[in-house]
Parts: sequence; structure tokens; C-alpha cells
Amino acid sequence: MLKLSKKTDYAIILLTHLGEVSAPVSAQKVAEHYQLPYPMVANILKLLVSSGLIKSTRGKRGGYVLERPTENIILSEIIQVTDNPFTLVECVHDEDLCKVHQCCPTQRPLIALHNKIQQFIEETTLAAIIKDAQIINPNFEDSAYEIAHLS
Amino acid sequence: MLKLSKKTDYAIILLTHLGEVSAPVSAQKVAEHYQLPYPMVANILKLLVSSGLIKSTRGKRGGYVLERPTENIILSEIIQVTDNPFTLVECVHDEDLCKVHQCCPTQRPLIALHNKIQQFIEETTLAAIIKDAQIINPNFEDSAYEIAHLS
DNA sequence: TGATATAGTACTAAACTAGTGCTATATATA
DNA sequence: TATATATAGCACTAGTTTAGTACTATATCA
Repeated sequence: MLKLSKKTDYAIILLTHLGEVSAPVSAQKVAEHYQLPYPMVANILKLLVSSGLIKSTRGKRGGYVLERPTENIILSEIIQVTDNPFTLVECVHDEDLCKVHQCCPTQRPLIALHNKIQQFIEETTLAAIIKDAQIINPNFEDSAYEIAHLS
Repeated sequence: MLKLSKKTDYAIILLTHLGEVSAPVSAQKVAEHYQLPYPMVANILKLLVSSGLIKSTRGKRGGYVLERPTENIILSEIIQVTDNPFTLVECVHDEDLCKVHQCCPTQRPLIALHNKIQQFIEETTLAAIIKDAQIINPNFEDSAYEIAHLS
């Protein structure tokens, strides 16, 4: 099915949130704020740490912050972590897998589509995603700030 | 996972084949030609009939032919039949599904990506796919012709 | 030392994918 | 008109993936 997993969806939400605050945010707080299941959020945050997109501090006042500025995080990295590595059709990366590659009509057009998607997700930075989101909800930054500092 | 199903892959192969011959081709023949599992091929062809992309004739010398010229069949139709209807993220079509749409940062960038993919699969005709495939294997038409008329 | 928070790992239910099997029906042709 | 050929329409299964849960260990602040 041509769709992104909820994991990716959540990851973008989480990273966007982290991109808008400076103090560490706990899994609990983010989960509450977006009404997402806490264990899920916690798992994804762990995943994002182990893949180097965010870093964590434990203990009281601990939580997660971005590892890099939002301009240097691209959508394709996020998808790579939370979805399996993007492969529209198997033979894009390994044409030996394909029984009919001698006369395969899908290869070229689907590789073209693959490349278009790839290009888009490499062009799109977290910074751009955040900017887009703020057009919808200009007060978001403030409310996020409040939440992040709610004791 | 951001990928197309084998069903779609096969459907494109099958439709391309039908686009290159004029006489009806049986499920058996196509399956043999591409070394694909016959029951799978048969199922997909039935699906393509019921969705109006191809038409069938039963009995001896029966088989499948395209319902329309290749220029009038677009990739998005094929995907719609064989993959579930394309929805990169659920809220593209139904934003009430989303718990956080008041402040959802994924919505805009992912809808943008959705639209890019949508545009591509609507621009791409079966005729174009066939033309692409022939660049790879210019003898394909001949061999397909042979197979189609193999008694 | 205790509360808070992440780290790591393992597990489960539901959904989807890929593929199979069977029986009924239509058609060309000998 | 009988027969071989071919599609039509089901229903079923195994394997994989997704989404979400649970538990224990460890680090840190106060």
C-alpha cells in the first residue's frame, strides 16, 4: 500500500515539537499534548535517539532535544528510520530480485516515480515542515512553550 | 511502508503485455511468459475486468484485451484497483480521523508530497509505460507476438 | 535516597499481502 | 452436441507488517 506508517507520522509530529522548544521535553509530555499513546511515543523517541536525530538526558528534568538544527534534518532521514528504507519496488535497488527484468515494463516508469518521491523527501527539511505547520496554527509555538514548561 | 504491492507490479506487466498485442491473451499464456504464478495472474486479470480496464472473452481462443487505447489508461487507475486507493496519510481525505489536526505539523508537507505523487501517477499513461519498456527491450514486441500466437 | 525519566528488550493482536484451490459458467470447434 | 478451453466468483491460508503494550534496568536531579 502506498502510504506512510503511523510511526513516521508520529515521528514528524514529535520532531516538529522538539524543533519548536529549546528545553528537553519528556515522552510523557509530548504524548499528553498530542493525545498519542505514551508507549508508542516512547518507542519512537528511543528509535530517533539511536538513529542520531535527537539526543536524550535521563532523570528529573530530562527528556529529548534535537541533535541538529531543523534545517539539517530532512524528511527522507525520518522516513528511513521509522518506515523501512524507502523502496517503491524491490528492483529499484536490486534488479537481480526480478524474474522478468529482461523485459520488465514496470522498471523505468516506477523508477522515475521512485526518484520523484526521493527527490521530494530529500528537499524537505524539518524547518520547512515547521514553517508550514505554523501557517495553519500561528499560536502553536506559544502553546508548545507553555506545555514544555508546565511543571 | 512506502511501496507498491506486487499486485500493482504484476498488473502493470499484464496491462503492458495486453497493450502490445491485438488478439485476446489467456491468463495461462501471460503467466508462463513472465514466469508469474498462474492463480495470481488470473486473480489480477479478473480484478482488472471488474474494474473496467480490460474485457474478457471466455472459451477456446478466449482471453483478455484492453478495454481502451493505451493512451487513455493512466497509472493512477491501475494503482487504485490493485493497491488500496492511494492515501499517503489518512487525513488527506478525512481530516476528522486525526486527533491533532488543530495543530498537526504533518498535514501540509505530507499533503504536498501526496499531491506530487498523485500528479505523477495521473500523468503517466500506459502508452508511456510501454514506450519506456521498449527502450530497454526493443525486441519485446516480436517475442510477445510469438507468444500470443503460439498455438 | 527517592522520584523522574530514558534504555532495552520482548511480546501480542489485528490487518494486509501474496498466493492457493475449487466449482460454476461460457464459448469455439470437431 | 460433446468436449476442451478459458474466464467468473468465491473462500481460504501462511507469512509479514503495523500498531501498540509491558516490563525491567539504568541514569540523574534534588
